[in-house]
Amino acid sequence: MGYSIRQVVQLTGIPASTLRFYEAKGLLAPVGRNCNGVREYTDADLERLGSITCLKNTRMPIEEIRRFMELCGQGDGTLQKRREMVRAQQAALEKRIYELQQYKEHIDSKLRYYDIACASGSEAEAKRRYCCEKPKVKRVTVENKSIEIV
Amino acid sequence: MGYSIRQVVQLTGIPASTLRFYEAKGLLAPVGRNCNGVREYTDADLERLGSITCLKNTRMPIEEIRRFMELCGQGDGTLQKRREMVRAQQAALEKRIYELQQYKEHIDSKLRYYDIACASGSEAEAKRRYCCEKPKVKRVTVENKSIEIV
DNA sequence: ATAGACCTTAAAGTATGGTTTAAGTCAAGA
DNA sequence: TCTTGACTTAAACCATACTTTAAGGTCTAT
Repeated sequence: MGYSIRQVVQLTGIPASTLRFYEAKGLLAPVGRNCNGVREYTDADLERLGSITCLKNTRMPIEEIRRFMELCGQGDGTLQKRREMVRAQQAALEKRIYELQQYKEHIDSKLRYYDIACASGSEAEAKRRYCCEKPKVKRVTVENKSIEIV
Repeated sequence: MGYSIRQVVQLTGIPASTLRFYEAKGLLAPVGRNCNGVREYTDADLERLGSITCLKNTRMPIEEIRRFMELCGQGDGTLQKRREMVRAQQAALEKRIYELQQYKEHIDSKLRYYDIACASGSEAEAKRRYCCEKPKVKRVTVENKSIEIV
């Protein structure tokens, strides 16, 4: 008999409005309806939702998820393409994690600055002892473009 | 004489439209104008922009950056509050990095799945040998709320 | 048979973080 | 003097990812 939208909400934690939205946007292939037009999700639909959630968690835009899921519906002929997309997504995620780690160093340094400022009671004093706002990258202008020198 | 908006764009890489937007939103205190109403940024403004960029990079919402910068303008009396905000932001960023690392494991596993699928030429075969879509967290309903059991 | 719960759709609304446009001011160079 | 380029403002617009609303259909219990 399949799962009602209520059950899928319970199972996945995804709001009903979002489930309908994903279907409307083509992320999820059209879900079967019973004689009253009510959705009945299958196990395959739940599996697809798992894929969507995974890709969404790794910050893949909805339109790209849609393309991926479309390929999924086209059978084994699209396996190479799908692997390439997953590989690209993995790389993008690694890049993002690395970026955030760099930014974390900056905010760590900002916190040390505020530790000193709070301890001495004066920001001016902290500035003398610890300038955390010095830019980490330099910018120069080459051929009318501003580029970063890391 | 201060820096023109052009120069600040060159120095920071932030588009002029965004600089104006930040000022309008109160992230940046009102920038001085010359007799013709043209912006003249000071070194202090550049420093503030450094802070804004740092907080923005760590995913602090604009409204919260505004509050932080407002505290910055109120002198040493707000140092403790500001330190608390930076500490909270640091914690939020750590949490986000950890989340992304978890998601990365999921996508790594998805890639291994596609490696097998591509090698065998069949997704059905990969599914038999490697089901990467099994949910990593279970959900149960407690008091009408769906919660995760990690 | 009527209320209430739960489902449907399409369309409009929301939040975030900007960007673009329109209309105008001003200074400098041809 | 006129044009060009850089600046100003306010307001409109955009993209992303949903959420909410309005209007209506259907099942179930009283």
